[in-house]
Amino acid sequence: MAEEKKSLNFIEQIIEEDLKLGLNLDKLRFRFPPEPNGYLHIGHAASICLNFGLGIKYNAPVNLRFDDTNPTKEEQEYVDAIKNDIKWLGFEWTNELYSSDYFQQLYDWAILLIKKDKAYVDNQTSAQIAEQKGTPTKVGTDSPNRNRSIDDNLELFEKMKNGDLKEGSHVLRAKISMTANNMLMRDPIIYRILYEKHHRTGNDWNIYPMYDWTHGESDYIEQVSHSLCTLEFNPHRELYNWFLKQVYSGEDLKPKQREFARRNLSYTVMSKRKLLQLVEEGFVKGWDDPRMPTISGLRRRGYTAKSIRDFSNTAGIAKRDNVTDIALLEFHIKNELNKTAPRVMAVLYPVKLVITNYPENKEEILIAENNPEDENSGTREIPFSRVLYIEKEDFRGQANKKFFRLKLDKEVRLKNAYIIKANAVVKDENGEITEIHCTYDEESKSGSGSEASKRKVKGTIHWVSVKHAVKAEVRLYDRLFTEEAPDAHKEKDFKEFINSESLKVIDNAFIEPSLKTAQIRDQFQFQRLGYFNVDDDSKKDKMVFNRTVPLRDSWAKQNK
RNA sequence: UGACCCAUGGUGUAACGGUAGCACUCCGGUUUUUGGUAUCGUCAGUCAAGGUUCGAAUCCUUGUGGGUCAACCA
Repeated sequence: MAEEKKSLNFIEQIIEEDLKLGLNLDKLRFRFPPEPNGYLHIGHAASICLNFGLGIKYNAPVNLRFDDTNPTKEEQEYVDAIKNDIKWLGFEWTNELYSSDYFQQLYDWAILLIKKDKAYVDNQTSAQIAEQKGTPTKVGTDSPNRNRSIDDNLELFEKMKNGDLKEGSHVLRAKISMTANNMLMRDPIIYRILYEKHHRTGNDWNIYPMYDWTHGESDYIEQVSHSLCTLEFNPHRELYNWFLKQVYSGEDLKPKQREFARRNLSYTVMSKRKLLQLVEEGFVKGWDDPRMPTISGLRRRGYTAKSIRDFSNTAGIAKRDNVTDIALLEFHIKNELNKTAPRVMAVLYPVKLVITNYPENKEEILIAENNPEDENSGTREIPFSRVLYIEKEDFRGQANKKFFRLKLDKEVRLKNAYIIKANAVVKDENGEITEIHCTYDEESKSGSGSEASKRKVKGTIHWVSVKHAVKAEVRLYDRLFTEEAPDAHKEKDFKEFINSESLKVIDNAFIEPSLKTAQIRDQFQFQRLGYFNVDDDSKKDKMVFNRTVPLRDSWAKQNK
């Protein structure tokens, strides 16, 4: 009964340490803080799994807080999509909150800051302010407005708020130090004037708080114990703490910001800006294009919430930059679907197979297992007849003995049906094979228990009956980029590495008739081919399937 | 020529001063009415150099490499 000691990631270690140091377990509180300006992607999923996972582990509240302080970019559409994605991933937030809920409090605190002589109104141009900011290696210089009187600052800030001043003409800045090593500490902007309608507060405000001022204070208001964000916010921590210090009551909990490395995936990009470009410039069909690493794209592609959670959990949380092999994500979806997806037969690149010794008008119903990995999955019926489609690449006139599929004068089993032997081919004027003629062993029917049915033949291939098959469209997806880290090249634009063959559409595939009743999003294993689901575009009279992920193919590998 | 962060097999992560482990990938064997699954196995790692210590992936120093920071974005 050896107790398995699960290793903790560094965030959990920090929490355990805080607990040991006296933090009450019931003070633990987390939040997921998306900006509603785009769709969630697999990288966000890592953060969602982290935060909500901690909530579950410690039985602590986790808020969903929309960081909505920039009305020029944020929209209700994104709010809705984000909520939908989080729910779909299987998580529940304690409270649905918005930074904009705190605009009044943030404003009041800003006045407090001014009164403490820790903030001032600057009416220089943004170019001037940028100029004075210096560079990482050169200190900045003070604004001429830095020593404006408190009364004047109060009055000007009031005017900013009331809409008496022109957009972009004035900002409120924290008075910290223009010589700080950390550029963020060089009198950062706290408020700017923006005459823009906000998706929640409408036209109530003419000024909007900046991220740094908003985020930490929102954490404080919500009493978030551990505010987790990605590595690039590490330099912000100093400012986060500075702002907090200005409003901290001295009694309640002071939130703690910690940073972890965002999760990157090979052969794709993960920045919202770049994903937006792919959408807007038409490289993909939308945010939910099955090639996109967005939650909605993966969902449409056929990835399950569990597979994404499993991926996030096994990939882990750490502080170093990473490019995680997309094979790990693929492993988790295959691993799940192997146990849950019903097996069916579909032929993607059909060629006719005629069983010459099978009676012309005979039809029979064969029984097939739905899923050998799930004994409760039952069986289904498949019609069989004289003329079938098989996969083109499952036949070769001649081939060496490593080729286990159908070849002339050799035998192969038709999955769930009979053993056949190929005898001849019919070719068209171009030498293309149009028909393969074969004979079947009547005694070899699958599951019949006969001696012949137990014969071992090396190959088994899938098929559909021409007369009964249903024509369908099948979309085969490949990685969106040809480069492992498309945005890691400083000299080149990431779009130069777009894979021109990331989508292959087959519009005359044939599927077995049992699939007629399949609903949108239903998932299947097309035997020997891969996992597929029914796409949103699917119609009753024209079904559309997405290939989620192919099956491992050691034959293809061998042939490389 | 700054500050801060980071460095463990091909990839992602553990080991918290005491046997470098797990997963994915790759490669090979067995089983198989899916060249799938399952199962067994192989290959493969502490960035470098010093130092502290009985003992260093772990602590210290220096170096090297990578990342972040100069939006009225988050």
